[in-house]
Amino acid sequence: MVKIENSTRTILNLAESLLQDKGFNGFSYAHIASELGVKNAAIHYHYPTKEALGCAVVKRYRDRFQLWINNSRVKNLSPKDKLDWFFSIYTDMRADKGKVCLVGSMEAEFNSIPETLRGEVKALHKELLAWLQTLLAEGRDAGAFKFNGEPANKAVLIHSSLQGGLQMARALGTKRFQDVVEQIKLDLLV
Amino acid sequence: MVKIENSTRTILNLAESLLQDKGFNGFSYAHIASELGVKNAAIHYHYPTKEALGCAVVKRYRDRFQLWINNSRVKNLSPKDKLDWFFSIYTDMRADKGKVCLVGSMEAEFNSIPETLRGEVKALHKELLAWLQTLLAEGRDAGAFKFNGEPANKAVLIHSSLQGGLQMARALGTKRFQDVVEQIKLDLLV
DNA sequence: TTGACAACTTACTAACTAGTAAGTAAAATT
DNA sequence: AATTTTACTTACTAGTTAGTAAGTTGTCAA
Repeated sequence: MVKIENSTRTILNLAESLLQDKGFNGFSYAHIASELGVKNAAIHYHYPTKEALGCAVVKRYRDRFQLWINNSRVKNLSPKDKLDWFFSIYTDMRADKGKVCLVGSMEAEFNSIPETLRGEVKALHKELLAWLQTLLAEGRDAGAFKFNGEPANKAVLIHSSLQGGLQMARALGTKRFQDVVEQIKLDLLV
Repeated sequence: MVKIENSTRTILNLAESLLQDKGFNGFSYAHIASELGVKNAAIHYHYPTKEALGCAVVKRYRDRFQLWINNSRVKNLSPKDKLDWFFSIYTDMRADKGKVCLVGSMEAEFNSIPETLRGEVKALHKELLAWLQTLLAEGRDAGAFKFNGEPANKAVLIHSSLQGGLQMARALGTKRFQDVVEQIKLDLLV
């Protein structure tokens, strides 16, 4: 029964964590409520439906990513360091108790989640790929990266391998995810 | 109310399809029963628990894969054709209505599925990687593939990208999955 | 001091969940 | 022909799910 400063943020934090941990169909309002020491209805007061809650989580993630990539600390990095920064997002999910990419979690259940949530996931995935594609194109032009073919195709390959790699890490251990990251670098860096 | 020849096989087919479509937490005994025109309890007769049903689906998948790779039609293929055969497994899942890799589906929900099922998924994933790793090593020795580093690491990269790529295809379309496959080839073939 | 509003709780519903126990009818075995 | 087994059905339980309606309490502004 702790008094919570900003309830909606706390709810979103927990919902995001549960989404990455158990998937959209694997968590309930009761999980969030009991963890916060409140009743189910309190969660419904802030987010009337599970669909709305899921959308809010993904929307916040999208906003956060836009803030990050527009921050000068990231913007001024070299292509190689930008790539390492991007990898660190995924590595940190693993370090902190086996979490998985939000996009991957919800695309795996894509055909059993609400329509509007699918839209949010789609938008987030496009934004991640757009940034990665630009990085790859600029990095190759700058002589930091080497690869054949279109930056767009190299981008979907790298993102898919990170997404799948996080899932693999759950079954086969974090070391295997690090192997994926190392191999991506081995294939990309000059 | 059609008389079904081999009920357990039909149940496994449907369960596999639902697993790949909606995830373990996204389907129920009622879905299977109504689709087959029988009652819930009929499914429980064949597979007493959902855990047992899930394990049976993965076990069958594992057996099928072993049969495939030990079949001389696959065994006698060139490294490049073996790779294309492996890709075709994943491509066919997409062609047939947006399915996703069994491994990916269940690893995304890994922390909300039963313990024994996690074991089956782990075993299947290891078997897929072992075969792919051997293919990569042999292909490089034969001069058909080129890549830096360990075959084991290239194997986890490729499998992760296929797994993530199938999920991406749900949100962003099949064309993007084909792009992943093309990029893998571009990075691998001599 | 009053009144509005935010942030809840209590108490509920209808639907769905996996799972069970007991009964039945037809087919296979003896 | 009698018995057993297979493959169910009917009928149920206990628990969980998202979601709602109405009441309560504390804070803050007029």
